[in-house]
Amino acid sequence: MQEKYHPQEIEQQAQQDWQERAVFNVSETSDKPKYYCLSMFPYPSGKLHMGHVRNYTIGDVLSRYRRMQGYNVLQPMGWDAFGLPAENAAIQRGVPPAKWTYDNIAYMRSQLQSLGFGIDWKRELATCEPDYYRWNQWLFLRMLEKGIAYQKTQVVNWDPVDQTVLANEQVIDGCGWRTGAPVEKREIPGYYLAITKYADELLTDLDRLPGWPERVKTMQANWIGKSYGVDITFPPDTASGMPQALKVFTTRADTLMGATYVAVAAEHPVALHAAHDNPELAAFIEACRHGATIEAELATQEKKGMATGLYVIHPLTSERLPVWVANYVLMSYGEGAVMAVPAHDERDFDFASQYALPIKPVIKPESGELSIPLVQAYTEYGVTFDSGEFSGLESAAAIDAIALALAQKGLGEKRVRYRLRDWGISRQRYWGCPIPLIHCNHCGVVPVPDDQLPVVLPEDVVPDGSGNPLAKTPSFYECICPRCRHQARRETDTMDTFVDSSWYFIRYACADQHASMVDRRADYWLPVDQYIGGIEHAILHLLYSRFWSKVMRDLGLVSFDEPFSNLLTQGMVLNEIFFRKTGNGRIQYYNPSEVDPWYEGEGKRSGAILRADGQPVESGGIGTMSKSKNNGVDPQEIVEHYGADTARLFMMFASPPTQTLEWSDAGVEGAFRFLKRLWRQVYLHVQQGIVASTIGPIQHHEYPAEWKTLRYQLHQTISKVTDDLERRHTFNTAIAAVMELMNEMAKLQDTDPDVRQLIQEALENIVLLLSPIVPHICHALWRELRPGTELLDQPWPKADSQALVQDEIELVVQINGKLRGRIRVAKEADHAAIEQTALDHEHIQRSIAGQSVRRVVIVPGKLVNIVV
RNA sequence: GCCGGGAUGGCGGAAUUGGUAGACGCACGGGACUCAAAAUCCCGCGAUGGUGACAUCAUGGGGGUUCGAUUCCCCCUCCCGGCACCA
Repeated sequence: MQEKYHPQEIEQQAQQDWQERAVFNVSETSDKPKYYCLSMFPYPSGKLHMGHVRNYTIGDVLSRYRRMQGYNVLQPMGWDAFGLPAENAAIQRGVPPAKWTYDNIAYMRSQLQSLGFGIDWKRELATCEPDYYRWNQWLFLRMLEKGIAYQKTQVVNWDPVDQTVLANEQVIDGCGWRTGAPVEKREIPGYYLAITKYADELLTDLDRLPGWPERVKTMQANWIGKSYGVDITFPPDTASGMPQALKVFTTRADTLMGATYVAVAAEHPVALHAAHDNPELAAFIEACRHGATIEAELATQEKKGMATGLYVIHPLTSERLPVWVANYVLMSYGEGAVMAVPAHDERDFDFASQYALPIKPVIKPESGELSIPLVQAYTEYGVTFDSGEFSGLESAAAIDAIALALAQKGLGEKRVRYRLRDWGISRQRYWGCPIPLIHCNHCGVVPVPDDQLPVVLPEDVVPDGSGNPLAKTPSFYECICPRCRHQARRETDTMDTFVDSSWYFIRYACADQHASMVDRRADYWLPVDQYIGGIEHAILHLLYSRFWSKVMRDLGLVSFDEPFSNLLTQGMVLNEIFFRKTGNGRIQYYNPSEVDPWYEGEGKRSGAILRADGQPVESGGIGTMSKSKNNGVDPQEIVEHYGADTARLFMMFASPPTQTLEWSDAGVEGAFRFLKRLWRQVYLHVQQGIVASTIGPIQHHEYPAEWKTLRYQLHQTISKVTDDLERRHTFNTAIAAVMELMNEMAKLQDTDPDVRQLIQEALENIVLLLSPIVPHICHALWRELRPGTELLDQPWPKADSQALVQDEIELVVQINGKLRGRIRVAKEADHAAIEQTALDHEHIQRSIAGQSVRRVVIVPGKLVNIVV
């Protein structure tokens, strides 16, 4: 055994050994229980970042742990390979997206391998491979047959100069990222998936996911947004020129008697009708067209509106109500129109105040009165007043009564609505999965027949940023109609990349199946037992995957209905930001690796200086690692300098997986130091000669007390680490427990054969306990401790219950809840004996002298509290 | 604005069911080894007072429940994340 720890050598050796034995390639024929551990697959952006390393280390720790526990563990990996960055790279460097993507995959695969993740590489897939995306196309056609996929028009960001559709992230301050031209909203046809048909199931099934974090479930429930309300029809006042009735949805039908106007979205047909002979209104609607498309931006904009001059009739009072166009009404929710009740809705209140519209209160608190005039909307439920025959009712009763009255007049009915909208999957982009449709002048839209799938995306195209390259590639779009055999045009839109990621985890089960999308192996491996990924995917990706699984279930392709049984959302990786303001007011960022801390006084950091010039830099606090702030750390450099084990150990030790992780070079050094210490302890032991460990029944009554204590601590640590890995997923405390044990063990310097047995037992167990986290060093150390055997064949250690038996236990003695001493008592001592021992304690005697003991609380096994 | 999560030493964090606040690591200080440095090892390390044994204070702020509160309840401040003007 070498005296020094050489990570590069042992890591290369370990990885080679694993590869030769192919231990991570798994099949469905095992008689062990299956365990599917999945990490979110990466986008092949170029190289791994620390977030990936954290994600995949968590997955690998759990996989290796379960493997040792006797499970048949699948840990696959693949590539979310379609997407906009590949096109951007192409535009900037003239490289075809396919080449850029495949080069990145090759490099990142080698990085993953150098980190020692136990992945079944036989199942690797990339979503840009025809063998994968043909099944996107195939399932899309099945959805089309079932009516789950359909066509309608959608609003997009349109760059008028490049004649191209822009993604939200390509819109900067309302202008196109390349051209700087103001972006317009434009309606173009696109394909949708009817996820709303599954809204109720997606909502109720959240209750069947106890292994998901509550906050993710809450976010999904809010996103689906089920609400109970009433659809109300406001008949037109034809005398005013109003062409049609207006239908609105409200959850607060109890406030109907307080409605003072009706507001419609700018895109609403009534608004467009009114704008015909009203240039001012037309201009306002046009202005809204250039407004925000992202709802978050819509949310913060100032409320604006304009009267249409049209009127509707209140369905119960027959009063005339004006119709306004307002920018706070969304065409995409409900009917694109709302009844406005300024007294009881904040938005309506703001709007009415601004345009001097009447405010009519009709709800008051159950006890007390409203102070009129209102200074803000009263939005609580309460009791109706000034509401004619509906006065004096509680809100719930008023909703029922008003709904009934409306129903009798044929002007309303109760209705359940969802906030969730159908999923638009059409993208006017090149680097994505082609939508398998053909447009024929004679037959209309014709699906590509199954035997002509896949519609292959040409891989040699270099986009230039204007328009969709596929629409400029005749060899792609020219085709023959499969029905009438006439010349036809292929659809050039591609699918949203969220389609690709909605089922990749099912394909891993049978990635070599060429005859069908999935086969029976999917039902062996799925659902995923543990899914690990970033919180940023809490809504879209996870919701789409749940939807897709349910569609596949309904098509008889799989038999599960929820794809992910347990979900772990890992926190982000942060690092400190350093900068200087340069002369012209610009900010120059410096990478933390170029900066040294500067101390004033003992251990208190007072600043930082740039190593290059010795001058101070400012700290911009802690933020996510990003290119723009120049505070990233390249995992590759860490692996090359310290080895993969150090990188893995630091990431698992610095904070629990669900919390944010602050990068620290000193912390990495500390992790490296620990591994060196571990190596040295094993080395020193092995130098004296290995011995049989004390595993099995031992005569621990004859041990000296300190040995017994160590063995007790060892087996306590085994229990704790097991619980931390399996139930709590707190790898940081698991590592801390092992460190503590090592610190204790280092104090035992004895050549007695018995204690050498004990040390052997401890070292073997420490190596086993740490092996999921730092597998390479443990692989090497195990061979030294047990020559001729392999760590990979060892089961997870079990605590010896005998070692955990203690004759005496320590109790804490408190006076009025404050720690005042410790006593040792026999394990089976009764309350009276414990109380007496505590009161006899010298220090306690002194502390309570002159005071009367009022009460003694004894918590068995823990403490004694004396109340004086 | 709404929803969710937080706030513990110089720093990251620990305290799992209401029971020893600060485990473990980092930083820092002191010492050993060394011609010297690095590496390594040992010791110390919340604040205040005290030579010391100890005592008092301390988990963002204020109140409450309890023998006992970082943990539970109420109010407030600040920070982070998400979002939906959702009718």
